[in-house]
Amino acid sequence: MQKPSLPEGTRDFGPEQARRRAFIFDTIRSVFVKFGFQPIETPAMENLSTLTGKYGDEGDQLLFKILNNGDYLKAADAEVLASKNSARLVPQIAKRGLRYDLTVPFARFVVMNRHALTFPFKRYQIQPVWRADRPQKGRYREFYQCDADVIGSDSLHYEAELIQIYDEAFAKMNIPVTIKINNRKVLYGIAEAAGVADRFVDMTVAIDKLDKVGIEGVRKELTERGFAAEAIAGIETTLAAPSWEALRPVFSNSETGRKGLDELERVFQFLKKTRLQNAVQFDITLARGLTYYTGCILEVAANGVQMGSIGGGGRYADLTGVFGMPGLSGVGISFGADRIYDVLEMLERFPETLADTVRVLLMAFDEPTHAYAFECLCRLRAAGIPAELYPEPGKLKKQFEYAAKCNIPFAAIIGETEMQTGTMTVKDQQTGEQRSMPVEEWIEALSKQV
RNA sequence: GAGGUUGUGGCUCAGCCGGUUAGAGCGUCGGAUUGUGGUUCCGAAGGUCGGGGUUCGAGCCCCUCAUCCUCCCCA
Repeated sequence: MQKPSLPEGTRDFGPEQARRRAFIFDTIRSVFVKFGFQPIETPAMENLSTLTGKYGDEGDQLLFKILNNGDYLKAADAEVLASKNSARLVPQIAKRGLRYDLTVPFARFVVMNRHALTFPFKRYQIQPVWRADRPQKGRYREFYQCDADVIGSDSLHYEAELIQIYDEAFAKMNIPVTIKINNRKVLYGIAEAAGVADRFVDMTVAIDKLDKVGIEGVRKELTERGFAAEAIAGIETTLAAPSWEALRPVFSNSETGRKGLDELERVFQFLKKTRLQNAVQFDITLARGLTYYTGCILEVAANGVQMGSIGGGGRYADLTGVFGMPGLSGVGISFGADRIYDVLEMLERFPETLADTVRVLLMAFDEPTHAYAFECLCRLRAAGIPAELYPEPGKLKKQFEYAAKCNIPFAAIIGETEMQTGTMTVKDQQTGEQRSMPVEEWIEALSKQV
């Protein structure tokens, strides 16, 4: 016999957890639907060629590869095999991989289905993704993303809409959050203003850590990455700007930077037309790892909780370009359902109403009454009352214990007398109250309570 | 990829400087006049301690594997 176990970074979900997760998914989905997004689903696995090169070198490392079927080593090049070079061997023995996020599969979907889609196309997708990351708190190897993206329009009102979605969904889930916004063009402007436009990516990686390591840490990191002292000084003064409006003069020589500011301004203009329940905050240090973002970038942090971001997204000018469909702009967001779960648990904000659903447990004494009880069971269910019949007739003690453990609020005793009179004796497990009535009347009484 | 933590009955854990038959709580099962629970009482079953090694002898030492956590990066 072997001891069962789970792969690192994966989890089972019991009934209570599964219900709570369903609550999260349902809440997010309802907001997506309200904002006009349509559901799609894509396969868990994609061709490796679809996935590789989309997430940077680190991302490629974190892809789960699926070994080819059959005698896959036979098909591999002997020389590559002998070289023991994994990077070279992988494409020869694995042609598929598990999806790393939902955005790239979505881009693939759009390209393949362009004939059937009407643009702008708004889709949502709630499915698991896999990353071969080292697991730790709030980080799993299998987790769900809940994505909403609009593709085929560069209107900034969608950015505002997506922020509204974040705001509304987290309000519904009772999690106070801060929605952070920045713009990749602003980051580029910083680099341009400091004369290090060619080192743009390195720079953003460094300043992304500002809130974590402080300005000293950023300075150190930039130095280590080989930035000149005057460039670092330039970056620092820009970061110190009190507001995004204050960046205008700094970006006098950066058209891209000014464009970024214009975009932010537009988004805030839209947002002024609505009332939000959470704060939207410009955060110049917000960078986000994914290389394909080109415009606004968003990230959501739960207030007062030690937890990485519980949502993120942004604008990508040309995501479908790599798949042969250039010029299609998209913007999207993602909810990290698993982290949201952890936050809700830490904050104890799950609704109490997510209880077990079975309302009545029927109990019988012997075969004849069990058969009659089954008939009653069917009638209850037909009336829409979630009911359950204890499988073995006999001792009530056992049956009552079962009802108590399963949190079933009503226990219906069905014996000789009940069978002959067409009644049920129902006990309210909470109050201990118990009385007999015809089955029909119980059905009526119990349906009202739901 | 680097560092740390933990690994004992179904679950949560205890186990002093290595030394005779490894403990507890919860849970499970049975019982306290067989049409009544969640309270109580009594009793029982169930581990050879992740795997391998060192040692006269190991749950406590070494190795290995797994887990979780931290860094990197990210949801």
